[in-house]
Amino acid sequence: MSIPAGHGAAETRPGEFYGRQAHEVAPDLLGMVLSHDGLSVRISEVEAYGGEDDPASHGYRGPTRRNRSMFGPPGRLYVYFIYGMHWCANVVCGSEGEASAVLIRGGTAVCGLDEIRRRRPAARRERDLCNGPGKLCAALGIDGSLDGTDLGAGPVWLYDDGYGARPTAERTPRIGISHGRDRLWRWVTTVEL
DNA sequence: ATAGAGATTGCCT
DNA sequence: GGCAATCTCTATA
Repeated sequence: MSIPAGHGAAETRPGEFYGRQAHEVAPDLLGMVLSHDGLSVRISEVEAYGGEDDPASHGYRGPTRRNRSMFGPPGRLYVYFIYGMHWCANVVCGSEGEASAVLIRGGTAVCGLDEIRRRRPAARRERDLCNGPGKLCAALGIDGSLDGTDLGAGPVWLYDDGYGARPTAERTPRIGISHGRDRLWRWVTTVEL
């Protein structure tokens, strides 16, 4: 596996997830690139989730078979199955043993557009290809088999290509949750990259 | 054992 | 805007 060509000096920095909580890391992920299978998406929407102090988090009640990678080493993927249908991808943060992760909620395709369209037949508009956590995973072909894999070692890569740095972001409550709405832990890119 | 909610999506009216 | 699809986990018995 290798990082797709055409994105400048691709660089992975797994070290920056160690010891940093999800709500600190989350805005930094905006503008970064997530790649798998030769397909790439520039991240435009993220949400942070904590552990025992965050009632909206999968980690709130401790580790289970499903969420165990959320408690594992940072810099890896936490991929979970939701509503019996969809996969969602997170970047594990914090320290091993505690739950902390950033849900990748949306992005724009920057590489492999034709293949991404084939994988997202329901998307009628370009913007509907990856504007949701389940859609983004379907577009990139991310599923449970990739849960726990290292984002600095592939086959799924997270890196800063230098083209999407420091996008302006809007900060809002998280989507689709009924607890913990007081925290403004969702960040959305407000400028087209 | 069973019921209900959930970090969603797409198709229906 | 309503709702079905149908996996994982929690609460209750």
